[in-house]
Amino acid sequence: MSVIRMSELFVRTLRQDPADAEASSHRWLTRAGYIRRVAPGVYSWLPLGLRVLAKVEAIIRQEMEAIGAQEVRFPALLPREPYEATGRWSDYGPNLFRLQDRKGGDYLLGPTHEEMFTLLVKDLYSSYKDLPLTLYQIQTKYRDEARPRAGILRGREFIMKDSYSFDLDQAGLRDSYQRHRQAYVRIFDRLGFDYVVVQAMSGAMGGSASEEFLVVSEAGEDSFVRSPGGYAANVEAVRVPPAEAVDASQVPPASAILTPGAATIDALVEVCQRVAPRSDRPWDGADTLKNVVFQVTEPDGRRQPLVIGLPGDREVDLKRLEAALAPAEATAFDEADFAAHPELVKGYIGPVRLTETGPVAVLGQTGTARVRYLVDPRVGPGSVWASGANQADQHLVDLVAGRDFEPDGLIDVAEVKAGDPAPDGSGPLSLARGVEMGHIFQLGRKYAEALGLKVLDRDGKLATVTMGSYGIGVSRAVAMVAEATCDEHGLAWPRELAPYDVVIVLAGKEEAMRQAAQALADQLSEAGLEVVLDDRAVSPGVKFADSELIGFPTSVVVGRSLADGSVEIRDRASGQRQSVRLEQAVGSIVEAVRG
RNA sequence: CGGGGCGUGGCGUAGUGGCUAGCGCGCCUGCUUUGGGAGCAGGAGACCGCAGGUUCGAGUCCUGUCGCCCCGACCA
Repeated sequence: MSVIRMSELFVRTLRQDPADAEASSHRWLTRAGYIRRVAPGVYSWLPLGLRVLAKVEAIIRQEMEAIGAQEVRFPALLPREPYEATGRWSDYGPNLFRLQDRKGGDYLLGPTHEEMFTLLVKDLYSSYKDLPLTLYQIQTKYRDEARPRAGILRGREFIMKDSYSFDLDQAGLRDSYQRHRQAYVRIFDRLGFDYVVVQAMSGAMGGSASEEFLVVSEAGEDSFVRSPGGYAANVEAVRVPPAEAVDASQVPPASAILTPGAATIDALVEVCQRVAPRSDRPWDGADTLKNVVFQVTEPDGRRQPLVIGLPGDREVDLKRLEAALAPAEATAFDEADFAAHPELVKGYIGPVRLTETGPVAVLGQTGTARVRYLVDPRVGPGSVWASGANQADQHLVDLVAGRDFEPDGLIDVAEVKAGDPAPDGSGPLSLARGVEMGHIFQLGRKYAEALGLKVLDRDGKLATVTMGSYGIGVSRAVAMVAEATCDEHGLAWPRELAPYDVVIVLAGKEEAMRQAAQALADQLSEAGLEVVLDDRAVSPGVKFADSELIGFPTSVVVGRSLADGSVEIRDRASGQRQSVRLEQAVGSIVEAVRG
């Protein structure tokens, strides 16, 4: 291996932060000369950055090969037809980069490659004996994101490792999935990430197992929860256990109270406290049953209102709602909607209306308003509530679920709060942010069916292959390693990922120093290390600052202490410095690097 | 798409309607300097995002437009 001279390395470090960089990984990678922005969400990799990228890729390749995956490479430029066959030409929406060739033929820049892998296997394989099979690629992907951000953390062009497993049956798929999961654990461990594996939403397609690998970071875009016992889940996927039935036989019959102007939960609590104080404790928002109306649009265009009942101290989490209703979509009920549904009295919506003979259902399929009524799992049988009376300025108290009203079902879309009990019973949930770094997914037969990937099974019958897809954001991983390891001086790469193992800082202009530094660099290089020799004609301070900014894990200072026959070894991550005899330098440095 | 901010040499920025658009960093030349982002001297580099308008005069005011960054709905 040859030594690279800093004076020749293609890099220009910046003294000031770039004005457009907010995230620390973006800031440092730009300042240290790893990447340059070309267009929003589109970046060039400079020599230093490319070396780190290659090392991340190398780890991923090793672990993919270890589970028997074989590398291929598809084009990024793809024809329309396969994506038309699976419906994604249109389903992908504006996120898809579409273009035309000179003849007017439609093409796209691949956002992900399920179609191509499926077709390739279909092209070449036709027997169950060929399975199982796992293929992968590391390749540039294109997604016209609404909002690229934070440099390479979320680009419109990015590098992804995507792999696909092909199995004859569900058991095989499960096995392939588990092997991938383990490979991902090894990859993320080796990258040094603090991460959690969360249950992802199975989504509209339904049922398929899917897990996300979230790297814990303040820079993250995804919220997730975790428990002291190790449970972790996307906020969308958190499941609140249904409340156990409570004995409500002692609860008096529901009664109405006058609550003029109490159209908000706070106002209602205040009025209840005044008009109908509880004997045991003050009223709380959680004692009220809030009923929120949404307009739900089915995929076929049908629209119908949906009322969601939940404790008054909670809001409906729109992301959770969307996940729960998909593929239908929900929008807020606006004034025009209320006008079209006079039976829904804004501010006073409740499950029942009180008549002389007792409560009469308003909400629910059997109610007089005939709107679907789903409630939060906390609204269990026997629970007691204050809720709207379905006429202005009136609420009902001592409303008992199961006795006075019966919802159509449960819906778990209330906001999740820090401190809520964890589903695994290990204590309170805490909220954190994470970056989605990997996603493993049991696809099933969706693509195989759409594209006709079938093989002959043992009985000579055609069987549709079942697939898994597994992604890792490779360029994103570079950003997250930078994000997680940088400090106030710049980048501080873990040894396995650093662009070079060691930098020799020539801190003096005497010929003896120059020669010693050169000799040291040559010896380290011969010992198999990747070495940079900072031979620039600038002051030592510049070299120290740059070596810290660039983040070489080890630097060796050859300078004035050479007169005593010693050099200084510095560790970037810990800041530790040690002085060693020149003749022992190579051994010490190799040991430090190899650890 | 909604909200906020910003467009001035390569980078970071200053610039009450008024001379030739200023400063720092970086870059080039020369001399000095070499253990924490050196000093002196000289120099190159800008159609002030774009278009239109107001004005004797526009980087500055008006209108439009384009672009970028940040915060929210989507995703590796």
